[in-house]
Amino acid sequence: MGRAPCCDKANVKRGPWSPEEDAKLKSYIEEHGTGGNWIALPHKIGLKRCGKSCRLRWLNYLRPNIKHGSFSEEEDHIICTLYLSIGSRWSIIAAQLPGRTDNDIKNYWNTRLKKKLLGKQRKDQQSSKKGGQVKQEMKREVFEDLKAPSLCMSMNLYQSYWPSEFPLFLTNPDQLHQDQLHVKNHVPNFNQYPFDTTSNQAEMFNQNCEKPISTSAYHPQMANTHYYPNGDGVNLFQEFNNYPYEINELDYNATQLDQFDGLVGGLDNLINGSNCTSSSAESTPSWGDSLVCAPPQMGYEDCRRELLQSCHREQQPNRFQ
DNA sequence: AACTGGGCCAACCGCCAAAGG
DNA sequence: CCCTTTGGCGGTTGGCCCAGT
Repeated sequence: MGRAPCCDKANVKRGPWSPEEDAKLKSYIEEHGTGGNWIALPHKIGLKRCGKSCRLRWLNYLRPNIKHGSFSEEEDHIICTLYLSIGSRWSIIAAQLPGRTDNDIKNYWNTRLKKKLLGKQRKDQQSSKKGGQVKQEMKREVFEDLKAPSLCMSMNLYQSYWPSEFPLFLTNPDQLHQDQLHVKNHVPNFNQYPFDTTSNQAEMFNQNCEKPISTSAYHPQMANTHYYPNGDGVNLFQEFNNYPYEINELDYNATQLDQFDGLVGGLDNLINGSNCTSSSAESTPSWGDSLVCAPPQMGYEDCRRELLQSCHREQQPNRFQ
């Protein structure tokens, strides 16, 4: 037996909201609040709507300070940057854009921004030369393009989540348990930090490194993000250093769009990125080709060294210096 | 004028985790 | 500890609008 529906679907109105319904809901919430129970709310005010529908209507349309209308270039940058960093975590992205709802951002991304971004990449690709050297050039260009100001914003976001006293480099797995205890014991509101060591990325990391990484800490709200507690973290800067290679190879093509969506895979790219090649013999892949990644060659120490070198190589914000 | 296809977006669906009994 | 209810989220859908034919 499946779970009971949240409301009696035969007796609730569906579809677009009327101005009268909007007015009822808005005035009630403004006066009384939601009362902590969305399911009961429509009955209180005589609306034949599902509580979930009321909640959605309020959050996405009626609540104060909602921004409607076109997105600015700055907002575009933030969305692109965060999407590449954390994927389709629309609520988190929305939290960085005051007045925008997750639904708005999701719609905007799916209908316009994705095409806009991929269109840009396509243009870049067409105007570029061939050869592996060119890939690096393209990678650098996109990286530079994203770096300012959007990447700085990402770093700010990242830093806002992460306690400054803890380094973001990989730590020796042998010490992880102690590190975790240390972090948990000393960081106020530890559970609010966005990391997830039970994600696929963590599993992949474990497979690709010689020693397993502890997966005890978990924050459900941030599942599948690329942050790890106790120092086994991957900074956004590092991830960007690995993404643009694939970004430049995207085009208007359903398969490629899917691949683009898969770009947020993170750690596998972190470890395998430099080993990825096109399946075709030419150095410039075409759209029939699949990307083939060589088996991971790096062990734990290699991973760590690579991260440390990369972090020091790049001009990173103060906390990494 | 009628039809059609695509873009856009509000709303719905279903899943998951937290909360509470 | 289990079960139910609720909130929250991301994915998907359906319908409106408009440009093109």
